[in-house]
Amino acid sequence: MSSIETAILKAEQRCRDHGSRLTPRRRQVLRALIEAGEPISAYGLLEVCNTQGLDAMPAMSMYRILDYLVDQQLAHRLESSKKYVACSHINCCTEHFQRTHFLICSECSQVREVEVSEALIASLSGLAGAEGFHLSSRQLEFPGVCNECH
Amino acid sequence: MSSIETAILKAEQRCRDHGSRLTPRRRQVLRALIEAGEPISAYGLLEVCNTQGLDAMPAMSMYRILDYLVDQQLAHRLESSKKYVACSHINCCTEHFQRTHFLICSECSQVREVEVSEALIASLSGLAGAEGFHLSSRQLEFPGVCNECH
DNA sequence: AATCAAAAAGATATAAAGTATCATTTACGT
DNA sequence: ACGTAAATGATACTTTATATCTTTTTGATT
Repeated sequence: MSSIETAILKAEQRCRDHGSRLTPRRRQVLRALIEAGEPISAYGLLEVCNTQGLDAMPAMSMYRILDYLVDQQLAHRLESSKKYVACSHINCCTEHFQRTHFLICSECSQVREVEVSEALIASLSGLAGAEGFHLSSRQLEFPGVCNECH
Repeated sequence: MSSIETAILKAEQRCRDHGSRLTPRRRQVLRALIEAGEPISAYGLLEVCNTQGLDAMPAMSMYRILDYLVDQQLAHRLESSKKYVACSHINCCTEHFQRTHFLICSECSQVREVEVSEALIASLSGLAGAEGFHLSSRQLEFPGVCNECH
């Protein structure tokens, strides 16, 4: 089975586990997002979906569905570019990490979803603490340049 | 002299040093930004400025001026909230740090501009390197909660 | 001082991203 | 089959941002 089909099945399972459903519309959006293979805007995704035979979807629905997918951690929203990516762990984990961090290539927009060590998080928390803050960030985005583009 | 006047003078100096000028419009915007004392959107700032006697300014000018102030590091743009803040170091340094990082309280929107240690940056760079990326981020934003709100 | 080029600001229109609100349809338990 | 809640559709609008062209201001040079 293609990895995309596996991902969809896993996603369905995760939704069920959370007491909700991966409806046809949500599936359509998730599939399009995975197929995009790179960050894509809500309206970009809308364009893709609306040339796929099914009835055209209003922007509102796209945003709702993206919110849902992000809630389920099947997708992530990149703050810095206002775009969305499929979670790169749909296939490999039942549950997502608590924290999600991204390295984003400013040349080719390639994105790598990475885990950040506890030690590093502790350093950041320490820094914040010294300034009178409690860190709550569960998603950090680091702009950079990937090796291929460097 | 009030600290705001000092800041304006320092800002003028910095602009001159960079071969440009803190024009009346730019000064008006910078002053309003400092007086705001918290992150404020471009249109919010426009509203403030446009109730100050001078001719009303079009949105385009506001964005141009904010771009200029950010270039001069007299102001910063917070990606996560699409708002702008006056640089908290206008008064204390001739030149700005290379890196700018923010702790942002998600309760009261208070913002603290902080320095991040070289060691911590090195850890992050190491992490990125292991994933085939060269970090280029000169501005990171950490959501959190400040002590007062906690 | 008059002239000219470059920088800054103004004016206008429009794009892009996101949300509020209400109506309709679908899914699912009883 | 019926009723309720979840999901989707439709419509309008707000907020954020940019493209483009014109006019004004500034400063340098004659």
